[in-house]
Amino acid sequence: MSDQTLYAAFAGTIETALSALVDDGVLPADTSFKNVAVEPPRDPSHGDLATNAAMVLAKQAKTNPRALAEQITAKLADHPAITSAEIAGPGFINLRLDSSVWLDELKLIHILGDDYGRSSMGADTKVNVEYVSANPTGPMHMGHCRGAVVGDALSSLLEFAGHDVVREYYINDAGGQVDVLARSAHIRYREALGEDVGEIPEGLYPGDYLIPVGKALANELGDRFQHASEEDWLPIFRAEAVTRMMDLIRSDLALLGIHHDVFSSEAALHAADKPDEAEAWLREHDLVYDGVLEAPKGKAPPEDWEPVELPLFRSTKYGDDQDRPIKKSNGAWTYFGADLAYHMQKAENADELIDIWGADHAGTVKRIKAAVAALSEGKGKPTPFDVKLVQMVQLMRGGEPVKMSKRSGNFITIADMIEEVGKDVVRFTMLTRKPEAQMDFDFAKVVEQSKDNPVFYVQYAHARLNRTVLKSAEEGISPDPAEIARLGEEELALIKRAAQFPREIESAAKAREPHRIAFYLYDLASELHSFYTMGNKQPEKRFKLEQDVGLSGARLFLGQAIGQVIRNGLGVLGVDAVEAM
RNA sequence: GUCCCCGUAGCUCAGGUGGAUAGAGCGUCGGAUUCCUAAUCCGAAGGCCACAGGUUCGAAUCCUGUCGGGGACACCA
Repeated sequence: MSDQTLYAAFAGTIETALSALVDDGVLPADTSFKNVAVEPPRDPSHGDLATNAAMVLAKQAKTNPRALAEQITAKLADHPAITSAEIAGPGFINLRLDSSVWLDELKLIHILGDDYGRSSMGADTKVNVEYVSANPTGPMHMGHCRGAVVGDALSSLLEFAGHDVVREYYINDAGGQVDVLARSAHIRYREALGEDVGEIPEGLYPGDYLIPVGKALANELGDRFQHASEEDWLPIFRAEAVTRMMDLIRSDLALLGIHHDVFSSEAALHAADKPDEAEAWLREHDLVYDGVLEAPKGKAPPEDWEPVELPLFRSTKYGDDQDRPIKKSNGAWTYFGADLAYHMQKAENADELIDIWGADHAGTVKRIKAAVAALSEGKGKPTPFDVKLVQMVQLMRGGEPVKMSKRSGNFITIADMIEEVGKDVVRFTMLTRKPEAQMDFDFAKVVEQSKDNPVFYVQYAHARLNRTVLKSAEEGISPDPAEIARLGEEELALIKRAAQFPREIESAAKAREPHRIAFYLYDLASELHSFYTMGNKQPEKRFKLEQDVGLSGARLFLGQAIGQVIRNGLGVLGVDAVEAM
């Protein structure tokens, strides 16, 4: 379908004209059309479409842009859908399209319905998006929120653009922090058995969320591990606690409307010897060797730092600053060693990989990209791999930063947040700025000024349209395309804006930037509100016109289409399109 | 010291992989409600796109450097 969107179709028209000029000898036979763009001009008064073709190709044609533009417009003159082709500025060609083009698009929105904007751009491409992947040691807090929303919206966006998307969560259930979790759970377990455990010791997780876990373990296991030695209960408590934490995380994610397809366990990866396989292969190809790391620079080396020989991955060969150890001196795998094997596993099951990470992991991007490049190239299947870094969110309340620390158990959970402001506000807000820019999230502001929140602005547009159609139905007027030819300039402007939705989807998917959809929806809603309000002063501009059922039907038909596009867009963002407010 | 991200209106942020005169919201000022929902709309004021070079027909956008803000520089996860 991607080659059938309206804008793409006219790009084809332009290209045909250019090819004709090649045949005429105006343009050399080897002319590259690569940089030729056909897009709606920024300023709508310039027309419906603009192309830079003359400016881009003038040099190759050995002429000046405006002269070449003359030749191009001549070729376009007799196209039935093009009503005018003007040359402007340094050599832009501005095209105006016959209104039938837009009215056809309006009907198309109705025909395609929920599928309007869907693209086949990503057909045959299986993309694995790994996001959230929070450590299974507690509930989701606000630090996880942005990455979760961005990853989920990106997944939906890619899906809508025709990709086969796998949403994956990597469970870090093999490191030291899950042992800490197990010990913390054990304390709560003893507490549940009636022991007075006092303060939770330094270094363990003090949060109340482990109390029910302790109780459940006490119920399940009785007191047989109450005084047992740690080596006896640790594996059991670890597994039990991780399972329960993952249940907690899954339910927190569900509150945000997020559901993963695959949960991959790091422990299972180890159990399956995947890191060993990866190491063997890398050693074979001289990409892992035994070497000694330099002391860390820029700050005082750790007290216990000493040079040790470790198996190192040659990530410098792929642009990293330093080779990276895949095993520790005690023989255990490093996080990276396992992660490398994990990415290899993902690459075996997908054509493209995307990771959504917090910016605090920026330092490890190069090594994992190096690893994927090394492994996938070596296996003869270079896998495109993108790491999207999501910047920190500075939580504020009334202009003051909110201090959060896991240590004290004092942090704002996603569940708290959603209870206070709602899923739609959280999601939309996280998507109204580009992810790589830092952001302040003022709790008080979002709550108090919720009326000014953009999400309501967009939802209100949808609700308004919905109510208007219902209200009109009471008068016996229903949406009807019969007289859409009577729609005027303002209505056509609305259709033109709506008609950009498929382009927005494709370019946002290509750039992997779901926030663009949020901004587009805001603009569309703005145009709708503006038109709607005209009806206040000029009753003949209303949707509901008792005295002109034909025009009214046409406007309602348009209104429904705008509502459809808003619904489709909000669907991609995972925000509800409400029927009434 | 090295690496990554950011720097656009008083504030919060867009700016479609180089295009035409730089855009919204909030805030400020001035207007609109006998109406399909005013959770809306219309208008005004507000800019050296951090700074300096470079690339080309053309730069907020790409390159280099400087300054400023944030983050990262373990055998952690």
